[in-house]
Amino acid sequence: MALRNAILATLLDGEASGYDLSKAFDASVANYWTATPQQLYKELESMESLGLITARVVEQDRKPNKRLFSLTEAGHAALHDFTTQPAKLTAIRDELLVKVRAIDAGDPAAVHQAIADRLDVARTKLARYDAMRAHLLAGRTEDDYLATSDRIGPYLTLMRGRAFEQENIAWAERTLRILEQRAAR
Amino acid sequence: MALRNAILATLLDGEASGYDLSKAFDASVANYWTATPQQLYKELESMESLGLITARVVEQDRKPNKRLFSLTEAGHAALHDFTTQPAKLTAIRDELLVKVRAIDAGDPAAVHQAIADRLDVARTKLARYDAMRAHLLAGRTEDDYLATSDRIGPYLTLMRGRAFEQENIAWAERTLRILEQRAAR
DNA sequence: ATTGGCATGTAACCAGTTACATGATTCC
DNA sequence: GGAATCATGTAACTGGTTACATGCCAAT
Repeated sequence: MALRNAILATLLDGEASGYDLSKAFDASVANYWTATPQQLYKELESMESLGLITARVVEQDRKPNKRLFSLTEAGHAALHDFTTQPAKLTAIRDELLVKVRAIDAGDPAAVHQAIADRLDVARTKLARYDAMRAHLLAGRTEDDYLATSDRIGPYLTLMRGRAFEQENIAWAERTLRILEQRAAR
Repeated sequence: MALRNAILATLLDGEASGYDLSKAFDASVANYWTATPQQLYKELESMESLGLITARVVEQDRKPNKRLFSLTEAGHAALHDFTTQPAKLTAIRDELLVKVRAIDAGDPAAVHQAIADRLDVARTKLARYDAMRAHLLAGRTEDDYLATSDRIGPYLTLMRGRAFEQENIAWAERTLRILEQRAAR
């Protein structure tokens, strides 16, 4: 159900193929939900059979044909209904944090490296988010954008993802410093 | 596997029952992993049969007996090994953000309420984290603690969870303000 | 020649959620 | 008298990951 709603919300941006969606939900760019291509193709089929989305086939030259999905009336209604349902607590689950928690009984150098890797990933994602932000703003100031744009959902979630990566960076930098001081004792 | 490692890391704090662990992994307090009691009892059984943990039964009066689990040598080794394995990207999956993304086609009042609910939860969690932090520091300054404590893993993950809730609060407050301004147009 | 992008899927498996079940004690 | 806490589990289901499969085109 959760993936279904994320797909419906994404299709508000306009029609998309399974492949398009698999890029949007890829863990390296996603800012509100992730999913693998396998999950998506399966879910799209079931959503189509339920009438929540419709597909049209686009023939391309030098590229495989693709099926572009878009929301139906029923899909819109289902999405609207979803926004009125109570949300449950979000579970924090982060393998890196499990490693950090275990650092005192683990391999400090390996955990140090894992944090450094996360720092790299976070910096890359932050740069991507900033590029997406500039693209959404399209030259307008934030205030102007928020006051005039007909859609603000994508901007608001992007800002949450951005803050998350900024926090990752700040935490990782500080944690690496602490570990280095301890290692130098 | 992931839950298994989280349990091993938690048992570094000392022996615990399934019930104790179910409280530690409850979504309302967890700062690095969450799990339900059902998951835990099942996983603990399998970990015991693999020799990663051992149980001792403690008889209590006016309370049911309990089984306290602790790490074995093999469990310690498995945890150490885990810290050396490459970590994969953490998936962002947040139902609230799906709602926010869909707000332009959804029920704005309901989404507003959902964000306000999240804000409450985040404030509660932050207060809890601060209490845990004070408990860990036990009167010492942070610098003193980091320099002298034999374990720092729990403190470092707690600080990440704390930053996460602070970001939740800042984002939610700002987002509510934006939505209210739009509603007042 | 090989890697990477475009485009779509099947199958087997593993992890997580929800519902159900039991029973004593303590607190309001 | 009813809800919350302590303490442990089974069973059915839903959701997510990993491995495997195909085939063309563009770029290095």
